[in-house]
Amino acid sequence: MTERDRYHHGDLRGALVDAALELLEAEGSEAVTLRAVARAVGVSHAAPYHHFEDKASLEVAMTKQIRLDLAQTLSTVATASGSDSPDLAVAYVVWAIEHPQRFRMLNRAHSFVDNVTTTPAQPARGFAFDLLMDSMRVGQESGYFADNDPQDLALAAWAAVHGLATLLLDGRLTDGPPTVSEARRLALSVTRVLGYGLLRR
Amino acid sequence: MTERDRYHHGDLRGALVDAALELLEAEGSEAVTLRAVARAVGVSHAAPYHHFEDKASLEVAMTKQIRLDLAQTLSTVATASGSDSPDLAVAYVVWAIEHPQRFRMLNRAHSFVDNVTTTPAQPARGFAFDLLMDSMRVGQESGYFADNDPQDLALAAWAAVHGLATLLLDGRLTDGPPTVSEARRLALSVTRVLGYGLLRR
DNA sequence: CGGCAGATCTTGACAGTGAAAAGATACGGG
DNA sequence: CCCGTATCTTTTCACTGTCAAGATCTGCCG
Repeated sequence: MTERDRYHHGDLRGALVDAALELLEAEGSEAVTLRAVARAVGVSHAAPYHHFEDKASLEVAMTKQIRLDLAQTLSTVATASGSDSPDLAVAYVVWAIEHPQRFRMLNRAHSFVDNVTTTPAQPARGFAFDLLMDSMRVGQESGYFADNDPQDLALAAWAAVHGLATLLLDGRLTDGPPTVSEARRLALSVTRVLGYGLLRR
Repeated sequence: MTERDRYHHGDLRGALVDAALELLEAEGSEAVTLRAVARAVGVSHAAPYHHFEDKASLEVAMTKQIRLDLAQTLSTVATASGSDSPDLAVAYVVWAIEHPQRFRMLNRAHSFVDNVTTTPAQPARGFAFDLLMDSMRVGQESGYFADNDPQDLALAAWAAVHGLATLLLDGRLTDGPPTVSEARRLALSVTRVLGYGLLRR
């Protein structure tokens, strides 16, 4: 709670999460080992166990932080661009390309989700889906979008964009590692097809 | 090469890959450890190193086998249904739900792809994309599909379907583990939206 | 101001993992 | 028949997640 790093105490837990995220970005998910994280913070290898029950528990904390970052990026884009523009879709794909490890971590969430118990009432679709559905509703009221169930529209859009991002990150669309400009181009192509539809009109 | 399991020799490598795949299906990817696989085959823990350079090398072999299985499933569906039907898309999603571990393995391929060097000329899009593009071309000639670049159409379709499958498997669309019928329903919904397009006509 | 209870951190240990090195064994070609 | 070589085993090492027990510091109550 205190602001400055206190000497012996300080805000471990927070420091651990930060170090873990840096390690992830710098050396990939394999390098994110409990001991390496502890080492990076300068603390003994068992210290993390007083703040996280598990390694999985640390990963859950990392995931929450990442989800927050993505949500913030997307929400600024969403408020700054019209609901009929492909900006949101492009921003999603570009963010994935620019933060590959973070994005992958989000998608591996299922593997350490014994504790995560999201409110059982509604599924954990997360922020992206909500933004999309709002966008769809607004677009419908403005006469842009077809008047299907906005949930169906949002799901199709999210699936397409999310699929494109994962395919790019898995290197299944490009020879080398995907670049941001390629990602932008493909995202625009996909959103165009998605907008007008596959079928001849 | 010999057919029957020979006593001392026999077709290890093949047996290791099979055992690894069974372990994967039965206990998840965490359980697929080199030693556990060796144990399952009844051989010492270092024996695999005479057939696979690495653990990653074993995983590459597993991936190839899985890719083959999926390709076979999809190709039978492709030949049995018209190019304008959503069968291929549904089959892709349903296969993913029915073989979650295998499907995830396919998508983790990037993590053990130092050796995989697909022919550098064309990206490793794999079989699904080729099937889709053929389907698109045929559909165009029959007057079903819009006459964009079929590659753009196929990419959008693949991205949507692949995205839906991964979202389902990550539990981001349903409360519990996704069922086949849910998967089928959502796949049909997504393909319908994809067909007619998001925008009002 | 003194000391104590509890949170926080360290030390040391254990089983399991991937990997390498070196020794044993059996197969097949000369 | 016999030996080279591929195949398999044994042993060993560094590293991992996890736990138990000890050490140290903090804040609080008197």
